[in-house]
Amino acid sequence: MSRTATTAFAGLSVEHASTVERVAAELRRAVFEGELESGTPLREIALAESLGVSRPTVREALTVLVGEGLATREPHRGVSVATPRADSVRDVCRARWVLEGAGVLAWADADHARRQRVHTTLEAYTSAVRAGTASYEELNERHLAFHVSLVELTGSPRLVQMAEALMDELKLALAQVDRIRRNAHDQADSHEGLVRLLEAGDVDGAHEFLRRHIDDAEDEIIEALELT
Amino acid sequence: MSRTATTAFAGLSVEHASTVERVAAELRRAVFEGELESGTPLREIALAESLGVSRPTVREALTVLVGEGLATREPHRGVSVATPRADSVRDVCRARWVLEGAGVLAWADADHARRQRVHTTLEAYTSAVRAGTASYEELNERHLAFHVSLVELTGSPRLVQMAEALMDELKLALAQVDRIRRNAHDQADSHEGLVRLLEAGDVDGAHEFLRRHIDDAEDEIIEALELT
DNA sequence: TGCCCGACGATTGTCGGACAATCTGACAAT
DNA sequence: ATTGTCAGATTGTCCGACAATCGTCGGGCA
Repeated sequence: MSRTATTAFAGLSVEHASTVERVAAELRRAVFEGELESGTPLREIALAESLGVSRPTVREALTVLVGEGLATREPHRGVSVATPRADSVRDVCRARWVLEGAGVLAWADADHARRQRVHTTLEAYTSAVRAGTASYEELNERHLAFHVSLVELTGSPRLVQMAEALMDELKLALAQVDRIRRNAHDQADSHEGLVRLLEAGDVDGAHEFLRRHIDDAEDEIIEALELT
Repeated sequence: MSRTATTAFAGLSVEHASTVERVAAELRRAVFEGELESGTPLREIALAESLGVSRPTVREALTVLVGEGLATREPHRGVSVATPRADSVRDVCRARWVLEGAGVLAWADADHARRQRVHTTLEAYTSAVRAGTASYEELNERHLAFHVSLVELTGSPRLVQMAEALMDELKLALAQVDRIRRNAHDQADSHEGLVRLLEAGDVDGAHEFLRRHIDDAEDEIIEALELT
């Protein structure tokens, strides 16, 4: 989600990410891929030695993670991987509905490029589902990218940024349950129905459709979370 | 907006704020009160000496400020006070409308305590306006607290947190223009009209009313910003 | 004279180490 | 069994240092 400060030029991406950002990216990857379980304490010294960087650098990276909601910091007790609770999933989904709903309602006024992007991200998702070769993290990534593209319809960078933060929290929750329940592909056609409603100009219908879609996703995640 | 980790007990608040948080609070205060102009570079060494703390502590505090959008960090060029542009004000107001609009639409389903809070914050604002003794920062604070209370109607902590971040950005912009144009009090009765519509059950009317209110505020801020 | 280029100072990015404050857990005492 | 105390571990904060990078200034060249 374009957090790294990389510069792309003729297909060659010059890695100009700072050390802090690289460490943060590595921690994110580990969290999303489930290498770090929920609640695992992130010791600064151990991480510094493990990653070959200094403790202050690790500290800054941890601060970034905490700011993103992927980890929590308690005074004098350190940082640990955030534990997604049912409450927070419910709240994330409520916030999602506000943001994505605003995007759907803005469909008519939206830029053509943004509407095209909704199609693009959906296609990237459904094709990956049909191919069946992508990892579960990859599928989650594309699935949530589609939902972000809905928020992009609003044309507001800040709302998009908020949506990305929410998606990161969801990815964290999904990383905890995905190895138990694998239910990524049964929603692919549901998204196509949403886009069809939009194309048909039935914005209110799409709005209501989205509400049910998010509610269903919320229930599934919470249900899967309960039996963890 | 309750960022400090203080514990209240029988009126006695135990100050358990970390040094970083204290420094960040001091910088926030300086920015909001206009002591630091927009674009002013925040040198780590100078701040460390001035505040009597070490450079790493200042660095962490600056990272917090950057995360809140009050300052911007450019690689190897340091942190400087963010310069509110017309674009960002427009974007903040668009995002505000989405968030506060969601709150207004949730009026009917909202908790009684939250509805009461809308009244409370409005009363705190209008009374301060009528008294005429509060500073402009104080008036802005109460004005924006009312708008946050609208978002609180959604009952979503995350949406409230987003709204607070947006308000901080607005406070920054207002700090740049307030000493030029002082137009805090002419909107007080407008808010009362909004609440009256809500009380009457005219949610859609209140929604539209809010849209115009935010649009007006946006125009005023941008207009004031242009002649800076 | 005007422009490009390299050296210089200033500032940040990162590092290593150090010490006090605080939390955790276990052990001893009542 | 509960409580008080102590040792270990970890974080919070500080200090000093060095390399990397940016902005600027002065010198060489067309």
